[in-house]
Amino acid sequence: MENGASSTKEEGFLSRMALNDNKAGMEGLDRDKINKIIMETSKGSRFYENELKKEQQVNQRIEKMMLQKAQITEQQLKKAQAQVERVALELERSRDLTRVIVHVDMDAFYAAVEMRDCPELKDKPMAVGSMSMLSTSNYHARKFGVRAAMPGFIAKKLCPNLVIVPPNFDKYRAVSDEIREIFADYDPHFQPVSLDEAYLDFTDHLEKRQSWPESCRTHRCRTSSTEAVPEVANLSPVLFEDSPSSSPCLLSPEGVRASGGAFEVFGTSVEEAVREMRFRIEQKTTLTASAGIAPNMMLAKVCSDKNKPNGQYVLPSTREAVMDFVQALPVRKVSGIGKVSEKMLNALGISSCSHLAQQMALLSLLFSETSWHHFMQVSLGLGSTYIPRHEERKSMSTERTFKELSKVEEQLSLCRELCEDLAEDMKKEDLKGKTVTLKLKNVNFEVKTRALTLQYAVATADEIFAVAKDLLKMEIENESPQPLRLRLMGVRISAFVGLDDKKPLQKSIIGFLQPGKTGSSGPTQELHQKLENEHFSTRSVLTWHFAGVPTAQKKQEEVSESLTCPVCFRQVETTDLNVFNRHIDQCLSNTCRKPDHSTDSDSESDLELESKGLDKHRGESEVEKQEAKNYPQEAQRSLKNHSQTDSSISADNETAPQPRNNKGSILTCPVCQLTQDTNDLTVFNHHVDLCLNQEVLHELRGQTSSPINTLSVTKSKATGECVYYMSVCLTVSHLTGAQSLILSKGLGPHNTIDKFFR
DNA sequence: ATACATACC
DNA sequence: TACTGGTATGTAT
Repeated sequence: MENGASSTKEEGFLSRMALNDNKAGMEGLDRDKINKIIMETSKGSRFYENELKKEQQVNQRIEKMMLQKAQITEQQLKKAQAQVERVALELERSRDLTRVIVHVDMDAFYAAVEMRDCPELKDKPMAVGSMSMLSTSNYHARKFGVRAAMPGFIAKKLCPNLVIVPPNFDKYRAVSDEIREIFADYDPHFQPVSLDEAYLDFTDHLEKRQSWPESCRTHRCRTSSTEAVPEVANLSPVLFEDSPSSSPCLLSPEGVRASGGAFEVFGTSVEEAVREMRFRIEQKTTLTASAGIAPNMMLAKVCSDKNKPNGQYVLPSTREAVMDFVQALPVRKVSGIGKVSEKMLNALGISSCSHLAQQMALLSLLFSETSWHHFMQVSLGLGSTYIPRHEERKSMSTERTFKELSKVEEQLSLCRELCEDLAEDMKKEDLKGKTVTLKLKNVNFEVKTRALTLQYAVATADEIFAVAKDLLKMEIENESPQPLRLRLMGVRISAFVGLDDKKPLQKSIIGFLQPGKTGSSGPTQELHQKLENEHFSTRSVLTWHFAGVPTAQKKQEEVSESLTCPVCFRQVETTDLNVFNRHIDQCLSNTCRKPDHSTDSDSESDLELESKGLDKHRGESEVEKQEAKNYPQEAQRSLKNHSQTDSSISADNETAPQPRNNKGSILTCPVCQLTQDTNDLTVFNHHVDLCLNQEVLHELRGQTSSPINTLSVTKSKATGECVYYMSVCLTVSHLTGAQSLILSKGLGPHNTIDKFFR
């Protein structure tokens, strides 16, 4: 189907800018006129230029796809067709029409709340948001083409009388809580999608409902008996002039009893149950909701949009009804198929799901397996029939847009602020994550993300900032001598360690330290057992394993009267844990200073270093050598490849000698990268053991310590005896426990880092 | 693992 | 004047 903006051929690349009118309340308006205004208002802006760029990228993707398509032979297509049919058959077998899934969606939620609470707004076009961005508009405003995700200043051009109300999220959350209470009555395991939207499985409710007496299906109007009925209707926001009132107080005369209270009895069917739920929502909040009823989530979602606002739509649970429904369904209506997918499909002549089915063989050759399987499901009208329990979050982030920010100090302090905010949010959910991602958007709207995964999870603002700051500084250096001209910065944390993982780390260390505790097996055997155990931290297993070898503990296995200190590796002749703990405490307080030389958590001094170090690059001061240590060469190299302006700095960096490795035969620790004042390998080994254990010590102490990241290890030059230790460090983060154990044992001293990586 | 893109509200 | 913020997931390397 044609795509709003692509009406003129010279502007075939403006589809991203054009009005998206496939949502409710946007039918039959003057698209061309609206798009003209949008274009005129946007043209020439940095945003617009970036949109053009992105559009070109999509067009290139499509071109590439078309080229691929042209090379497909009849043979391939035939084979694909067979494959597609096999999959279709299999999917068909899995079809389940026994569930009743409901998708509920509040109508113009934020806008409706504001209208409810401010009668002035009721008959005006209004939107919630700011001059920069709108999050919702009421139906009045939609007639002008004003919609969610449109900047307010453009909306004002489309509709000069538009009233823009700033959002009150606390209020929306409160209303959301109210409607969720009602949802829970129909499905206690309902899945919220956002504040105003949820999926419910009505199946169980309907079964019970069949035997419910009428009294359980009778719901009163919220009006007190002294209030006049019409006032209720006035409170409801007018979504459309011709919006049908769902208030039974007005519609059913038999609902008004002598007592003065109005009520309504609902039947036992699905439609009635959902109508009842919507009725209760409206009574409770004075806001209306729409709902879709279907045999699966994908269809329910489409259905809830069908009779919006304040309506519902049932798709009968028969294969025939589903297939008919899907045939006519435009692909863009399907959740998950957005602007870009739509455009790519359109290029193949696919606009409705019937086309989707017809072209499935082709799609299976042009798209990834996950993609075409999804398309296939959609074309068959299939979707989730059970509502997955709310899954654990996978990431948490915070980002901010601002006026151009180009000063390094300001960028760093903003970064710190973001880290603090993020840490605060993480604390609320008691989260710890291993991957920190920095997001940057420059004034040309170009977005960059830079991530680093640590060997252990972090949670505090300082810990996160220690990483984010380095990522940011790398970008700053990359761009220098030009400054980064930012319009947005964000920090995200992911790769959370589960609650299961947090505690077992400590538990299992204790377990390891108590040889007799878990059966008759000694520490070595127990280690192998732990390797099979998902809950045991791979990282600490390796560390312990490695640490255990040089101290030749095997002889101690039978002697269960002593415990091994994780810090000094000595046998402590006691079985009393209190005594033992005191010993560990002592060791910890003795050793925690030395490795902390490599710590980089002092942000204040970093900030100062920054301003000095940035303007005059490659000075020879101690300070800068210290700083350089924080930029893993591997990372720098890969980052340079991405940067447009190739600065001369990188070459200097790569060829620069490692200052600390040139001092005769003195050994450099691959972990902390400090030279060790010894040639005695036993002493040196002991030091590296300690460094490797930093991670465990970190957990034990619960303190901020230097993030030993994997990349920093690759930085140091692999020479002689260090190799073995380095390979262990690397295996820790790249392999699973069992693999790395074997590898690290099998590695000889002649392996190089590069060889190991390949 | 990282970067970037797409999608949803 | 002015084009979001939070989360998940797909695609590509």
